[in-house]
Amino acid sequence: MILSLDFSSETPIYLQIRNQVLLAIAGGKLKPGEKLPAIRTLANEAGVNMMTVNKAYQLLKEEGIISIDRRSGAFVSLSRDSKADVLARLSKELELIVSEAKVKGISKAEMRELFNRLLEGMEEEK
Amino acid sequence: MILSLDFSSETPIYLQIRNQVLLAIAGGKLKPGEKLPAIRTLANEAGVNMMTVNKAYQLLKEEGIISIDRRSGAFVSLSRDSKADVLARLSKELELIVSEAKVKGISKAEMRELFNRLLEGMEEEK
DNA sequence: TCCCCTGTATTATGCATTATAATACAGGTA
DNA sequence: TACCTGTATTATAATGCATAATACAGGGGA
Repeated sequence: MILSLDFSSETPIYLQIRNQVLLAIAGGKLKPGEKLPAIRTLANEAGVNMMTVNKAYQLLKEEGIISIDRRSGAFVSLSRDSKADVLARLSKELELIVSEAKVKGISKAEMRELFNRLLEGMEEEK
Repeated sequence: MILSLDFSSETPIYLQIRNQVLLAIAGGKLKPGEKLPAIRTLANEAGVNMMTVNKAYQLLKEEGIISIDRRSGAFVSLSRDSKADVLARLSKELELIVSEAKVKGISKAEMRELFNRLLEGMEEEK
């Protein structure tokens, strides 16, 4: 697992880690059931504190994206919650992005193109 | 201007204010050139500190969404920056949302439908 | 002129979050 | 036994968020 962290970013380190794990899973680089690095290992590789990685893992666990076995470590384990809840949450985030796009003069066509391009990175669940 | 703030939200108050102003503009409730409430007025109405509203206005100003006249106050003033920069920024935010959708089992069709519904709230710029 | 309206600035306080360091512990595995 | 997991604790430090109480600069209107 290779992390690229920006220590001068306004995004907290633990969130950057969480985001990159999420992207790796969505991109198919990490598959369900696959093991994540041990928190000490990842912390050493990334040059951050053990507890910072731990915080990222705890967040992913709360989000139902990984499970943690106290003996063997963390692994990808997707629990799907209520579709309505997920859609409601994503809708609020999307609404802000769409609003930013509008006030910045991005057209509907441009937004649709961008969105479709990103969607294509989503292989359907089988 | 009516604000609905959630003081127990993890989203900072100044950000909630910024978001609601943005949504009001994108939704056509606040038009370019239109005056925003004075920071003291809005602070009193919302029951928050003057400097919290000021922080939200400063952020909106940095983002090129409003202008502030030290004499007469703040008003909507959209400066459009480089389209490439805006798209790059929005793309990163969208990427995370799309990833979350995927791992949570939302289909492409469902995402497209949600996105299109939100896009319809965008009247084209004339 | 005087008062009121703007945004802005300053100083102090309090609390939560983020991140680190250095250990220590529980418990399964080889 | 030695080593690997995650977890917990305590301390420290920097930063972010929010409030309070003033104070200031400066334009506008009565």
